[in-house]
Amino acid sequence: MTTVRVTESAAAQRIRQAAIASFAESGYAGTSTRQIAAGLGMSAAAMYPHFRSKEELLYSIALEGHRSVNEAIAAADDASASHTERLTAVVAAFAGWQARHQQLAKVVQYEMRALTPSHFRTIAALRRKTTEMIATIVAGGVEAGEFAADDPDDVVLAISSLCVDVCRWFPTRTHRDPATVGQMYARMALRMVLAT
Amino acid sequence: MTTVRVTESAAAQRIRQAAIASFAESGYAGTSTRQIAAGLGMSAAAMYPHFRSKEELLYSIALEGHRSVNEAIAAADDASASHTERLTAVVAAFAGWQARHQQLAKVVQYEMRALTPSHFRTIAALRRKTTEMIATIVAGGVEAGEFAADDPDDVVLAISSLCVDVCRWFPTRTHRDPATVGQMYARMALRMVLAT
DNA sequence: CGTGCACCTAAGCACTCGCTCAGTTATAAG
DNA sequence: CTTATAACTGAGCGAGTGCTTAGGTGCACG
Repeated sequence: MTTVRVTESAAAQRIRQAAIASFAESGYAGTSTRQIAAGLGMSAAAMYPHFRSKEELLYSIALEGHRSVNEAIAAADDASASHTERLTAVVAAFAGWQARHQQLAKVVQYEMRALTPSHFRTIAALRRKTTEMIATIVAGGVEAGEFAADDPDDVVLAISSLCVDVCRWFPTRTHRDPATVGQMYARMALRMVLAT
Repeated sequence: MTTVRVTESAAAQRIRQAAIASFAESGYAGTSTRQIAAGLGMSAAAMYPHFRSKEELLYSIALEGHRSVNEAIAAADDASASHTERLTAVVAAFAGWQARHQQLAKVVQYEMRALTPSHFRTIAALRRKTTEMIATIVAGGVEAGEFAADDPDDVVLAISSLCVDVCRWFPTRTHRDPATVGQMYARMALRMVLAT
């Protein structure tokens, strides 16, 4: 099993940042270790003191990304607020994160198939938590009569799907601000949950 | 010599079908020509009489996919119907297609970066037409007062994004029928366009 | 100063990549 | 039969892959 170092060296973070940019642009399989290193003016062998393999580099990116998005959502959620306010805040945080960290999000959404089965399972568990946070709020709102949707599971799927897909198209000429995208998506989520 | 070939050879279609499956599972860069051939019991060299390169094979898949989805949408659209009915039919067709052709859709949505710039431009033009069909219906519905949304561009983006993302998660345990997914997405589209 | 150490590079290994090519096989027409 | 044509194979080329290794370099600390 892998032991996670408490403090990561600055070099490791630079390598990971360069890998995120390359993986987002060309995909994991389409990026060579030499390409990542070239972007940093280093030799390809320079990453191996910091990451045991290319796959572990991807896994490290996946862990950071999923932890980051879950933290962003948890931080935006105020359990004492109304369900409408909670859904608004959480969806805005989720969609906003996908826009703000577009490259990281792309890697996290589209490159996970390159992980080992063991690593993939760990990541899949983290991802399930994200959807569950939205599902909890929607279910609570429906139960309280604050939301009208008679298909809460479908709405949760649609909202999650919408937010995740932001990283695919962001930015466009008319949508360049992550916070604005977040608000727009919160609006869409409310419409889906308030209508029948 | 007197017979003009109107259809592609059966071998070419078999190769393309195997490539779609492989590209969908492992990505374009993550799939070798030898893997594609192995799935057909052929040698890797067997594809070159039919496709000039691996990239042309991808381009052929992209052309077929985009033509197919545009045809499916156009066939579902009845210009004499109400805007509500048109949006319902078109969104159901779009989302349904993504589910029904999940592997092809995945390739078409996520592997286009591997195309040459020239091929990519051709494909991008086809894709724009898809969004425009939805945009036309939404704009018409708003103008006619049939839809209430005061942010039609945002709604069109959200609806397109929703439909495209179907190929990423489909199928799930609870959503296995493409037609049902289409209906569910049509419902979501209507909610987004009817509320303010 | 010298020692240890973290970090790095150049070289290279074993392997796979997309693709080519000479030659074989199957089919159909003359 | 011969001939033409297309599809296909096995071998293999040059380039690139992830990764290893031996050795060098600069820096903190005694």
